[in-house]
Amino acid sequence: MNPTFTMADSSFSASDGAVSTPAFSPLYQQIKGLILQSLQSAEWKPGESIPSEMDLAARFRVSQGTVRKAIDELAADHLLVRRQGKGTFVATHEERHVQYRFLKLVPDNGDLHAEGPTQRKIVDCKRLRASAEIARALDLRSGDAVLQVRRVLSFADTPTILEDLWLPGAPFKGLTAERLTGYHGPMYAMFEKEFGVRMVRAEEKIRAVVPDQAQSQWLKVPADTPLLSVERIAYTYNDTPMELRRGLYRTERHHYHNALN
Amino acid sequence: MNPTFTMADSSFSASDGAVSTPAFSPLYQQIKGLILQSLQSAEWKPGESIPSEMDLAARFRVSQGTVRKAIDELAADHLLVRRQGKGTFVATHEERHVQYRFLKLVPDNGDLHAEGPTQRKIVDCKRLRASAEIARALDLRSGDAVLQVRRVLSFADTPTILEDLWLPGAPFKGLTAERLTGYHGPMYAMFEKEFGVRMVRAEEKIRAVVPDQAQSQWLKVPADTPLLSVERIAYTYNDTPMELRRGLYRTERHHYHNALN
DNA sequence: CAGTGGTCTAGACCACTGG
DNA sequence: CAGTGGTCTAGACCACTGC
Repeated sequence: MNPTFTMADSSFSASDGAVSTPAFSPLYQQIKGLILQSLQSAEWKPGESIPSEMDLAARFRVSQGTVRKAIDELAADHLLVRRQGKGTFVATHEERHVQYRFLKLVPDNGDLHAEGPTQRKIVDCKRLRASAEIARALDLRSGDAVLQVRRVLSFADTPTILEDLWLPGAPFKGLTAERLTGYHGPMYAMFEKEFGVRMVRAEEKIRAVVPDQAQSQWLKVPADTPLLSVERIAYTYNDTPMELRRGLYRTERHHYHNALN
Repeated sequence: MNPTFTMADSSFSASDGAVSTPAFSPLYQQIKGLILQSLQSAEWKPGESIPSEMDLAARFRVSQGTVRKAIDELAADHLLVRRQGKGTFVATHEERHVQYRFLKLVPDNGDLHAEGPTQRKIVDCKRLRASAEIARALDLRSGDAVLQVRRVLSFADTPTILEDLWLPGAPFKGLTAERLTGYHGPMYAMFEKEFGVRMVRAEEKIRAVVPDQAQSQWLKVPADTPLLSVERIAYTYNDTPMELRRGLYRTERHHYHNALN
């Protein structure tokens, strides 16, 4: 509709401090930003369909192709899911297929969950004040309220993963061990449903360690068993850190699988 | 030019055994396959530019947009690199920016290689016959000739990575410890230049282990130090496995970094 | 300046889904 | 069948590179 543009339309330019480059921003990037805003403001919720490409094109006064390219990128980031003939949907951690997207520990032989259902046991869940370290990771101030959860995951009746995780207190107000235990399905799916917090991406730092006494007891392994230490920070929209997670993985019969592209 | 198509043009359909689905294949996928063939046959070599989109469109008798979409996907797979104003180039492991694409071990604090250059030492390089295990991994028959290399990587004068790797004998005929030692730069860059073998993707299985005596000596760590075991299979074009690599990583001052999307 | 990739449009038609 | 996403085309123009 309006092919006369040279720079970002300015109407919706992200506020970036530097004034260095003229920062030409293509239209579809701006559209992408607008859709992102609608996702953040929960105009469309996880699992729901967003308006059709034609509708969005009309709404933003651009061609279908431009909307298409914006959606393409969001789908590549797993924020949206396209379903031919049906529509485009807000991605969710509930779908069977993408359920354990962030869990990369798999059995050495056999399928994803041929070992039967994974058993989750919440061991602890308490509110406390953020240490400097936790605060830094979650972009809080030390002393702010945080939730600390400890749980054990077992595969085929063998305790395999011991996880400690910390969540910012404010967005997760009302989270208790009971609610965690009561919910059946991935934890991130519950976060979406119950707290409107959708984890979008994460970063992990992996090391080889030896457990302390408490840890070895939870996992029922000798104290000198080498374990994988997996420290994760998970982010919502806007690159806001929303979870710090420290996992200890037993790797006698499982391994962390990673595809390099 | 020829908008009358319903299925794969059959002229270049990949041979897949199953006859299950009608397998509609869009034009740009077929173009992608053709470009892939040219890459495999080394019509265009790593670092070189491929013909312009317009040229390719004329060659394949399709529109520029269709070629564009094919190239887009190949670029997303890191097989091609687009450079605005210059052309599209065959990706290479030589470029500074993408140099250690497959090495995910990074220092706990600090930049990628703020530790100074990584020191590589080839410890061993010999020909031998593939065990059943190696043969399976490399898609060979047990008894086939393979090359076995052992090397140590040091950062800041600290031995940090001990790697054993196995290569199929045929494509790497003439590879010796001297040639490995003499080449300065990433090993995969040498494989491209000297043997025409380009590693395209890889899969890694990661575990926590404790070293045996020889390993602990090479890495100069106590025998009870937990280490990351990283087993990698690297593939060329066509998903052909071309390398099996077993690495032991020290993680006292480094960690394996992984981004989850 | 010409040549390259990058963006945007408008329109036609195909494949898939569900009523 | 209508509505959705998916493919393909043709043409215009923009941004970047190097001569």
